[in-house]
Amino acid sequence: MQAFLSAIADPIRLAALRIVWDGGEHCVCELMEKLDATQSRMSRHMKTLKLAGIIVDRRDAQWVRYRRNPDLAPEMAAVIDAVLAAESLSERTAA
Amino acid sequence: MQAFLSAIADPIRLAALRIVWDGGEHCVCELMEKLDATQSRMSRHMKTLKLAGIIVDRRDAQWVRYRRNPDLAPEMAAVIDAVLAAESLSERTAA
DNA sequence: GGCGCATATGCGCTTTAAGGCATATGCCAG
DNA sequence: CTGGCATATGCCTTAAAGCGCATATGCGCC
Repeated sequence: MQAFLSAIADPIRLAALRIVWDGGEHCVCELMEKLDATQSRMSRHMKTLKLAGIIVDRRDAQWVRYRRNPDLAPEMAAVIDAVLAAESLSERTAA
Repeated sequence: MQAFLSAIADPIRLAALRIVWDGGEHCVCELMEKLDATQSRMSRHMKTLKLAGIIVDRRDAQWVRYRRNPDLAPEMAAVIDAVLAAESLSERTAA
């Protein structure tokens, strides 16, 4: 649980998670562009999420496609859903 | 959101949160005993939770009573509920 | 006012996370 | 098999977190 929460408790990782949470596949190049991060930085952060069991990856030619882990425990997914929902709400309230 | 998640992403703080989440008031002495932590350690962790807006404190004679922040945004409370539920479930599954 | 309990905090130390840079690896095209 | 793109990783430095110890503060009791 601690590793899981630590993985989420980072601005870039959470932003990446929001993108990946659409259910689709996303390569590192796409994420680093959208999140304005360097390549090594983005790669490492995705590794952290992967080690936490939150996402999985797949080789596809010269790309690596990341997507949410379909086998993630539902309670864990519920936590992420709650976090993303809360973040969206806070932003809207603050704006 | 990051400060909020970071505050939760710690074993002792999460354990303290679980205790405090019963809605009652709890002094540092009680928490340090239940969680087997030194006084300064416990005090600092509670300060972290307080700064994150998750709990509030109240002077009561020589004690300081901590309790969950009644003004915590419902979405944030929902996140904590989800985390505590997930943790309970994982423990039960693992055992 | 002095003592004792409960809590907070300054200081120093140790550990860990993060990021940039350079380089290695995997894969495709030609 | 060579070159180029996408990604991962080793190395190093810096920043931050956590902790213990000692001490300060707040409060009640006598």
